[in-house]
Amino acid sequence: MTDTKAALLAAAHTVVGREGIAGTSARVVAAEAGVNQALVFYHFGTVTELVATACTEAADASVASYREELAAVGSFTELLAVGRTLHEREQASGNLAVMAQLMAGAQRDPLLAAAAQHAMEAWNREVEIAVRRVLADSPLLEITDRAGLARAIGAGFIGLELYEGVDAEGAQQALAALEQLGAVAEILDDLGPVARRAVRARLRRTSRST
Amino acid sequence: MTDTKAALLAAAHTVVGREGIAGTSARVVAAEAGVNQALVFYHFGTVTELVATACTEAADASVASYREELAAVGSFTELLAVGRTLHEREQASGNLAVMAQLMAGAQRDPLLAAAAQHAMEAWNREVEIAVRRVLADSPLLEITDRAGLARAIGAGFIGLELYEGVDAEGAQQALAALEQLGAVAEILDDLGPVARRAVRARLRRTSRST
DNA sequence: GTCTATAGAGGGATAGAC
DNA sequence: GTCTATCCCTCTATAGAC
Repeated sequence: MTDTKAALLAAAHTVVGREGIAGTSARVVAAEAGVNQALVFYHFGTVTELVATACTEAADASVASYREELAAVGSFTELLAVGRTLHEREQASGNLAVMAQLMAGAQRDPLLAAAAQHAMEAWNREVEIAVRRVLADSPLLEITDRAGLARAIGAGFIGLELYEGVDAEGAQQALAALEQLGAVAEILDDLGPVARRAVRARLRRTSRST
Repeated sequence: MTDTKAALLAAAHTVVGREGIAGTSARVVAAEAGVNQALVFYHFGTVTELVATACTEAADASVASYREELAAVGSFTELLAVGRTLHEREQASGNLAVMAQLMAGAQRDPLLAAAAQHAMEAWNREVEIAVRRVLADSPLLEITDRAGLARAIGAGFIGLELYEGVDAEGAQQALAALEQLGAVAEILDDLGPVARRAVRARLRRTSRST
């Protein structure tokens, strides 16, 4: 990969995160990269193609950097801890803002939609592995769809990131509330045998009736 | 309010939902409304002002239409039921897509940010009332921040809507998984006295240690 | 591979007639 | 209040020199 190509990819990521998908143009990205505007089209054909490539590569790299950490998660408390540091680091790096903007743009651009789906799938795969391990000994295992839960977690992060840009304090409140709820699941697993049996029986009954 | 103003507001809402915030221009909105492009600026000054007004009014009207239904919610099961019909109707009407696009645009436009914050606050107020009633007799009451939970629910809807545009099947899976989890809370409230005491004691211990 | 220059389209916004 | 006409800007994309 040439220096210019790499510079454009990095700049595209920066600009999408900072200016939003609506503010991302060939001129702005090229200026950010310190290269000529025409090189966007020489190397990537279209602006959309550049943005899609940049987002895909960034997401893949980011997911890979969390693979081991997520796979090693063994309890709800650990999952919540990893989730919080993951959220903080992804937010600080701008990856979360980029993902949110990518998904907003994906609503009417098929190429961005494909990139967004790829990125979400990459995250979902790793999160699902962690969720599977965490639920292995939980009474929740029988009624919970792990794939669905992993997707809900991913989508929730996106929503929180957008909310963060609108009301930072409210978003922190929301995150804290979710962590409290996550702790409840941990508690279910740590109950004594009697209470645990009661919960389990109740869960079984309810899931049949649904 | 003149016919033209109303037509422009309705058209702005439609266009933002259909074309996204990046595809919303004075010309497109005016064409959708069947009026002259210059009238956007005569009536609203700027395109952004028109979009912000349209989103604010739509959100206020929508929240108002759910006020009674949400306030009457008495159990988790009821809250989940209202949540599902609310989600379906808001999605069908395009309000959810508009909110998601508004929040994406809000990341770099202060006027849109103000509109988005207003809309989210309006929803949060009503959702929080419902959450408060639902948690009134729950062991979760002591450790749960109701305002934070309401905000998490709102942000979650936004994330799910964006995810829906990228992977409709995955979004449905996520929604179903969340409903399963919601049912767990309901179960906690319906446990027998022994189990309930065990859960309550455990919750109290954990919340102190956090 | 990189540059300049530019075509061609669309967009925000205003002036001025009606 | 509404219309036409227009200015000026930014945008994508390409042609062609180097």
